[in-house]
Amino acid sequence: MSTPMSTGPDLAAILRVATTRTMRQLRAVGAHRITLTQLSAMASINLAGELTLGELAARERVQPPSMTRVITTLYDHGLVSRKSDPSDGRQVLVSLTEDGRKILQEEAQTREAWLAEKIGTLSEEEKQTLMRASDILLRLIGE
Amino acid sequence: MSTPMSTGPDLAAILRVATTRTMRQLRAVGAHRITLTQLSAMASINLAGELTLGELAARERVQPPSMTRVITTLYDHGLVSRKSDPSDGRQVLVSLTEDGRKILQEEAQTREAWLAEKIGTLSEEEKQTLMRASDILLRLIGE
DNA sequence: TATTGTTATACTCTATAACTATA
DNA sequence: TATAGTTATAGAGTATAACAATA
Repeated sequence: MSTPMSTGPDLAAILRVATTRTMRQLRAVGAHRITLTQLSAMASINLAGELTLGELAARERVQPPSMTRVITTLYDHGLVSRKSDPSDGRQVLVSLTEDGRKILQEEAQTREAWLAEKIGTLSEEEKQTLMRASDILLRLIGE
Repeated sequence: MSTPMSTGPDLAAILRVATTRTMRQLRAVGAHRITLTQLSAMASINLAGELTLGELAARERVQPPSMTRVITTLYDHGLVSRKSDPSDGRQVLVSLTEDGRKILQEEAQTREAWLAEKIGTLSEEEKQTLMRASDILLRLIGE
C-alpha cells in the first residue's frame, strides 16, 4: 500500500510559487518590441488564424474590455487586423497582419530564449516531465 | 536511437502559455482580503521566519522598490512587522505578525482552493508529474 | 431583450531614476 | 564610496460598470 505523496493543498501551493516566479522572470527578461501580454494574444490569434475578440478573451483568460485594449494597441502598431463578422455585425474578427506574423515569430523566439537555454541543460526525462505537466495544467484550467 | 521528443523552443512556448493562463486564473478566482502578490510575499516571509527586504525581493523576483510597496501595504494592514537590523541599520528585517500568520493561512487555503479541487480529480501519477515539474521549474529559474 | 464589443474609470503590479541613511 | 531601502514617477495589466450597436 503506497502513501499518496502529493496532496492537493501542498501541490497547489508549490504550483502557485513556481507559476508566479516563472511569470515574473518571463516578463522581466530582455528588451522587447511587444509586451508578454501582447505576445500571448498574438500567439493565440496565430494558432486560430482568425477568431472573434470574445473568443480570444476567453482563451487568454481575460475579460473582453482587457482584450479590447490589447487589440487596439496591436492594431495601432499594424500587427493585427479587425473586421466585422459579415454574418453577425456585433462580432469582431481578429487576425494577424503579415507584419504581425513576422514580429510574433521573432519576439516569441527572443522572449523564450532564456527559458529555452535553461531547458537545454535538462535531461530528456526532465523535459518530458515539463511537457506533460504543461498539458496537465492546461487541461486542468480548461484547455 | 531515440528521437528527442521535446525541443527547447516548443517546450518553452507551451510552458509560457500554461504559466500565463494559470497565473491569470489564480489572480481572478474568488474574492480575497489580500492580493496574490501580497499572499506570495507573505508565504515567503513565513517560510523564512524573518528576512531582509532585499532578500525577500530577490526570492520573489521583483525589484526592491516593488517590494517596499508591497510591504508598506501589508504593514499598514498590520500583517507584517518591520525593524532595523541591529547590526546593520540600513537593513530592514521583515516578519509576519500574529494577524499576518492567521490571514496567510486562511487566504492561502481559499486562494488555492479552486486549484486544489481540480488537482483532486487527477491521478496520483499526474499529481507527481506536476510536483516534479514544479521542482524542475523552480530549480531552472534559480531556486 | 440578449449579446458583442467599446468606453470610462480605477486599482494592482512592476520598473527605473533619484534620493536618504547607514556602513 | 558603497550598499539597503525609500520616494517619485510612469507604464503595463486587468477589472467592473455603463454604454452602443446589432441580433
